[in-house]
Amino acid sequence: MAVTSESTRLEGTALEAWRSYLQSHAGIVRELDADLIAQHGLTVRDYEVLLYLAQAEERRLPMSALSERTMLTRSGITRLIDGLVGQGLIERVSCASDARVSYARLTDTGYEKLRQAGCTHVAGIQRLFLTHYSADELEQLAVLLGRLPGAGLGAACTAADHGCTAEADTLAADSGGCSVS
Amino acid sequence: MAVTSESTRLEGTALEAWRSYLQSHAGIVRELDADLIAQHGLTVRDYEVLLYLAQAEERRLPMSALSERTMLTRSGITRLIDGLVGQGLIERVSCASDARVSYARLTDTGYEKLRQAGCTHVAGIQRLFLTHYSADELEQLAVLLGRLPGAGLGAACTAADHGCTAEADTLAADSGGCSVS
DNA sequence: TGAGTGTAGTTGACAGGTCAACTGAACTGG
DNA sequence: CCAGTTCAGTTGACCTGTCAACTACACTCA
Repeated sequence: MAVTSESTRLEGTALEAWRSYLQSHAGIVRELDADLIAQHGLTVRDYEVLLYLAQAEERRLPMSALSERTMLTRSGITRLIDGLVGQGLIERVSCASDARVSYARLTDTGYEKLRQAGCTHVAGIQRLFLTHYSADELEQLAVLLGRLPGAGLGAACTAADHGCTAEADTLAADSGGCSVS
Repeated sequence: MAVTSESTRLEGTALEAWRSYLQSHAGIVRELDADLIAQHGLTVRDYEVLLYLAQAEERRLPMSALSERTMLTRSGITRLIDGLVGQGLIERVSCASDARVSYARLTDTGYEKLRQAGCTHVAGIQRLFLTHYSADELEQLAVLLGRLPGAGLGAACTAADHGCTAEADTLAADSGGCSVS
């Protein structure tokens, strides 16, 4: 018989909740990523970065801002942006008022790419996450998950920001023709 | 004004739920990993593998079984096991009845390591996840998250399996002395 | 004004994982 | 019984991200 302490023992429902939390996340993120790569050659992180830029003033953000939002290190962001610059989706712009900062700015190509990829990505989130719940249940989930550490930061959200701003509205995917006004 | 389609638009509560889901996961996993590395030199994946082995018959599993459970590729598992073998926590054992399979078997050192790390890990899950909820709420979460694709597989669970089997009971952390009967 | 400190970004070395190609062993049907 | 196929595992090439060290600039205060 094992010695157990009430305070640190995982059992029953707590176990279920935690397992489902971890497992579902692994599965869903993996599939979203696979879809996006297959159809648009973008990773979810790439997408996320393009989206942040699209929502930003003048479609540009300093590297450090991107690093905070994505929860990547500054060097991680440098390399990710290198890749997107290579694809022509982003360009680097230096800052007039502070020579230390360098902006990543979304190009027109990048914006177009984002719009196309948005269709895929939003549809994926619908299919893998949202369709499993009623409006009430989504409300419950939002409340419960919102209590966890890290939730509610400006970070680590992927397609989630669709609809956050007027700018983003133009990106909310119309899965049909993906038309934007 | 943007053109939007009802079926693929993310908004309001759905947005909140999805964001919290993603963000909280990133934050929690990152912190659990940091704790485990700092205190025991193990990643969460390492821990997970040791745990699967501890729960298995004769404390050993074929590589392919580990690869399924962890959601790593077979080559990923080969390399992860290489590392744990190097630390003396696991040893490779060939299979008598099928020369293709090679078992990973937990050593006594590995078992001891797992017991120690379990204290840290379970305490972390308590602190970062469980304490934010009542029993009822955990039940709700288990039900809701259990519906998502991937939940309920035998995969991607980390400390979660504490308590799944009699074997695992001996690993359920007593955060005090970590004593085991 | 200029020394010291803090901040933004990049770079080299490396860790951890994937994919594709391979080896060797085990089933299967003429 | 042996040719073809499938399966388990490893390996090489590569990708993505981290950490630590570094550059270059900006702020502060005597």
